[in-house]
Amino acid sequence: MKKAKNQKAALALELARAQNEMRSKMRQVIQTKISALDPDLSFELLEVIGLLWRSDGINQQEISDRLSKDKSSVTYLINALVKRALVKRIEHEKDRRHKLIFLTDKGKQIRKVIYPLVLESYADACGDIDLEILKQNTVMIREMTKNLDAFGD
Amino acid sequence: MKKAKNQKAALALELARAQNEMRSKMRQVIQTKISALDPDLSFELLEVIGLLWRSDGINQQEISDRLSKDKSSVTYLINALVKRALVKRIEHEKDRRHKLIFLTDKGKQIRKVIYPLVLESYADACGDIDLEILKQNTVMIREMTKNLDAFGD
DNA sequence: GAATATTAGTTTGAATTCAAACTAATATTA
DNA sequence: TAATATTAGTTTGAATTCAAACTAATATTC
Repeated sequence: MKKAKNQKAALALELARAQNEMRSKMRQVIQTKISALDPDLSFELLEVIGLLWRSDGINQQEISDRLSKDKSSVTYLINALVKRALVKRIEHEKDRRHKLIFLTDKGKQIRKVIYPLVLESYADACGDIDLEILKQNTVMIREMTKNLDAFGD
Repeated sequence: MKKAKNQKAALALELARAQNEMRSKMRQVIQTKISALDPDLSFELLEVIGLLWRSDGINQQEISDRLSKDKSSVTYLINALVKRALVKRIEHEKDRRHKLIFLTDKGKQIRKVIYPLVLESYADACGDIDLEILKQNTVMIREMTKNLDAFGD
């Protein structure tokens, strides 16, 4: 019993390393592409922008949750985006604790140029991998995260 | 054709987010466990130590490659480990460019206490996920990384 | 063998992450 | 309603990451 469990855990450790490798490579590829277009736009800033393209007007806490970034990191990144005039911070009318983050026109417009590059990079990574395998894998990763919640917290 | 490709890419983007989430949670769980034992040992330092447990005496470049960390990050982390007397830096006799990194006795000994905790965390994450699925996914991630090499560089 | 290129590691400064303590606003409870 | 707890966001300082320029050592080429 114990042996099998440890074998699986050791394999999961390798999976984690493989994920790090993929993330590192992916970051590098995307960063290179966008730097050519806009030298002032980092991969991390793009992560936030990319989320807002899908969900404009959410608050910082939700950005923090959905990008798995510490909320102080989000404060830092939003400040940087505000400085670049890519987003605006707007207090929630009813609950003034919430700061809603909205894309500016500029923030919306760069989507046309940037998003295709990001998508292209991920398409390259996918190669001819089967769509179902990809889905299955995503489900598995999410399940592993959920399993940790059951213990960790 | 284009549609299908984009659909897969978008899914890969979700996979990447799921991986971030898992890494973040994993980091948090493991950091909490080891902080209780040794408040002076970070997750990142442990990543290096953990590699050395398997491959003692490799040089910094190899550590950099295998952990997907920038070599300047490795310099920083090794310095921190040397300060804590967990590893030693030894110049390669034949090629003095290489600095070989060796665990000290202390570095070896903490394995008994720490490694089980790490393994346990990954075992928790695995839950009752099928071993074959786990293997298959690791292979897939590595393939995605390799696909990027074909383009990115 | 000298000139050149490549490789491993360091240094530097800026960017990002992290945890902990903090402030302000709202929700809950007595 | 007053006291307390919870929530969202900020601030702080330290840790880590990153890219670029740099040094030293070795390999390659002429």
